[in-house]
Amino acid sequence: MELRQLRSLVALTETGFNVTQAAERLHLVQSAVSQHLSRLEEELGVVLFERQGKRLIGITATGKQVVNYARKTLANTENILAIGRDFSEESLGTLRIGTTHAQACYVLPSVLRMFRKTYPDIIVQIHQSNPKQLVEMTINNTVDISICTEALADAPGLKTLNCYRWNRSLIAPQGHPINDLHPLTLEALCEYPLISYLSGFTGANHLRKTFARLGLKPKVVLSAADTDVIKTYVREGFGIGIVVSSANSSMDADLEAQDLSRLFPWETTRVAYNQDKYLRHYESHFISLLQTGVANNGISLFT
Amino acid sequence: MELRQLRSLVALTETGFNVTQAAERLHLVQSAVSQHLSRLEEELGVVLFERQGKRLIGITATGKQVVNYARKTLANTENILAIGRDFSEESLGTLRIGTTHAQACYVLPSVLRMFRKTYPDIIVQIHQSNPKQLVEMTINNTVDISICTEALADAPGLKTLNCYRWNRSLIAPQGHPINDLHPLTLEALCEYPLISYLSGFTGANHLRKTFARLGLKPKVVLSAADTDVIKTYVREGFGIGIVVSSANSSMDADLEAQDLSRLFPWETTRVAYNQDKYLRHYESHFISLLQTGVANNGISLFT
DNA sequence: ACTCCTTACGGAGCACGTAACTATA
DNA sequence: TATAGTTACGTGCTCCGTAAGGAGT
Repeated sequence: MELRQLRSLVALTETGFNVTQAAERLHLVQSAVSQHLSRLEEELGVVLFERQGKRLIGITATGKQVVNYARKTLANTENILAIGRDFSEESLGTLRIGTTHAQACYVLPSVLRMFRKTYPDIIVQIHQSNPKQLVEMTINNTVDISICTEALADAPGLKTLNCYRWNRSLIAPQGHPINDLHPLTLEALCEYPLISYLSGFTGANHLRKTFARLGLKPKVVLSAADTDVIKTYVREGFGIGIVVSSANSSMDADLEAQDLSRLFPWETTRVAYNQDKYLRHYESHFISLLQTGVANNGISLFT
Repeated sequence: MELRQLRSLVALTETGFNVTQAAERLHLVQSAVSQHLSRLEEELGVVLFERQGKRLIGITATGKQVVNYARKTLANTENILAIGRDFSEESLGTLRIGTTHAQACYVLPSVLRMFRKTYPDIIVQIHQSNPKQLVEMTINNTVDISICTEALADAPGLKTLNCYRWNRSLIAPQGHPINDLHPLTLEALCEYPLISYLSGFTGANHLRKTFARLGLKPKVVLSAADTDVIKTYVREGFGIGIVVSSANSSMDADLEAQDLSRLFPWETTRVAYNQDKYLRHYESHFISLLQTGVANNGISLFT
C-alpha cells in the first residue's frame, strides 16, 4: 500500500467517483489514478467502488470504511509535515478558519488584528458556512479551526473549547418609548415590531424559543443575517432591534441600547478542531487569542 | 514522505536508535534505513535524533512527536489491510491477547474454547504482562486486545468495556475449624496462616488494603502468582487460601470453599483495545464472547 | 459521437543492495 | 580493532505518462 494510492482513493470520493477529475486534482493523468485504484483493490482483495461496466457509480460499504482510515492516515502524514514546518518555517503557513456568519465575524477582526502582529505572514482564510457543515469540514480537515455558537458542542472527533459567552441587547432609535421602560419584559418586546437575525444565525433559534415557551408571539417584521442591516432598519424606523451585545460597542449616537441578558439565555461560542490534528504554533496562538484576547472587544469572557 | 520512511523511524525508536537492528527487523540493509532517516529529516527540515558524531544516542523532543504521528499513520494503514483481510480471508488471522497472569488465565480457556468453534484457524497469541505494560502494549498495537482487572480503567487512547465482576472465596482443608465459622469476619481470617496472590496479581492490592483499613495484620505465610499453587499448599496444611471464586468451580473434594464477597470489594475485569483500531470480525466476536459467554464458567456477569 | 475508464507499453526515476569510507568505543 | 553509520554507485523495479482499446450514455 502506498500513500499515493490512498490520496487517489480519497480524491475519488471527493469528486463523485470521477477518475478524470480526481486525477486532475492530484496533477496526474487518469491512468495513474486508475492504476492506483486497481492496485489497491487487488492488494486488499476487496471491491471498493460500485461500477456499471467500467464506470464508477458509487462506493461500497467496505470502501467507505477504507476511505475513513485512508483519511486518517493522510491526516497524520499532514501532521508530520506540519511539525516540520513548525520548525523550519515557523512564521509561514495558512490558517483556515471555519466560522458562522455574523457572530464570529464580529469577533474575528480584532482577534485577527492581534494575530497578525505576531504572525504577519500567515495566510488567513475564512470559510463561511453553517454550523453543521463546519463540523463536517473540521473533521475532514477542510478547515483547521472552527468557531461557532450553535452546534459542535461535543461532536465526536472534535476537540472543543469554550471561547466566550454573549447575550443580546435591544437597540431602538433615540426617543423611542421603549427606552424609558424599566424593567424590560418579554411581553413589552412583543408590543413593537421586531428586527433580528435569520433563523440559524447568531442564536436566533434560542431567541425564538424563549418567546415561544411563554406563548408569546413577537411581531418580527424583518430578519437579517447581518447586524448592520438590522441597525439600518432600526434607524429607518421599521422597528426595534435585538442584536449581539458586542455589536453596539461602537455606540452609534442615534441609537439607544439596553442589555437583555436577563431575558434571554446566554450563548456560548466555542472553538473546535480535529482531535487528531497537530496544532502548529500559530494555531495554538490563535486559539489562545480567541479565548483570552476578546475581552478587549467588550465581550464578556467565558468564566 | 513515504510509509517506508515512517516504518524505519518507528523501528529505530524500538531498537534503541540502532540503525543496524532496525534494518534487520525490517528485512533491509543498514544503508536503506540510514537513507530513510536522512531523507525524512531533510524533507521535514528537522533533526529527529540526537547524535554523537554518527551514532544515534537519543531522540529529540520533535522526534518524539513525529514518531507519535508516524505510529498512528502506520496503525491506520494496518487497519486498512485488516479490512481487506476481513473480506478476502475472513477466517484467517492472528489474535494477540494481552492479559495479566492468573485471573484472566482462568477465564480465557473456556472463552477460547468457544472462540475456536467459530474460528478454528485463527492463531491465538497470549501475551502475559502486568497491567501497566498492557496499557502500553495496547496503545502501541503490540497486542490487539487486553484483558485485566487492575489498570486501564479509562486510559486515554483506549476503548474499555466492562467484562465481568468477581470476588474471592476462602478455601480450607476438610475439617478445618474455620469451615464451621459463620459468619466469617476479616478478624477470623487473621487468626490463621493465609495463602494468597502475589502483590500486583489478581486483586492482591485491594485484598491487602481491605485488611489494612481496619488495622488488621493477616499472617500471610505464602504468596503465589497461581491459584493452583495456592491450592496445593492449602492441601499441604500450610494455611487457608483466598482465591478467585471462579477457581473452585471444579470443586476439589478435599477442600471446602466459602464465599467471601461480603468481606472484600468486588473487582471488575475489563477488556480494552486501541480506540483507533479497526476490529476484525473475529476480534469483535471474541470480545462479545468475553462479555456474555463467561457465564458458563461460573463467573458472575457484570450487571 | 462523446465521455469515461482500463490496459498495454516504454522511459525515467528511485529505492535498495553492495561496497568503500569514516567515526566512535 | 571491532562496531556502527554515512556516502557512493549501479541495477532492477515501479510509477507515471502516452496511447490505444472497450464500454456506457
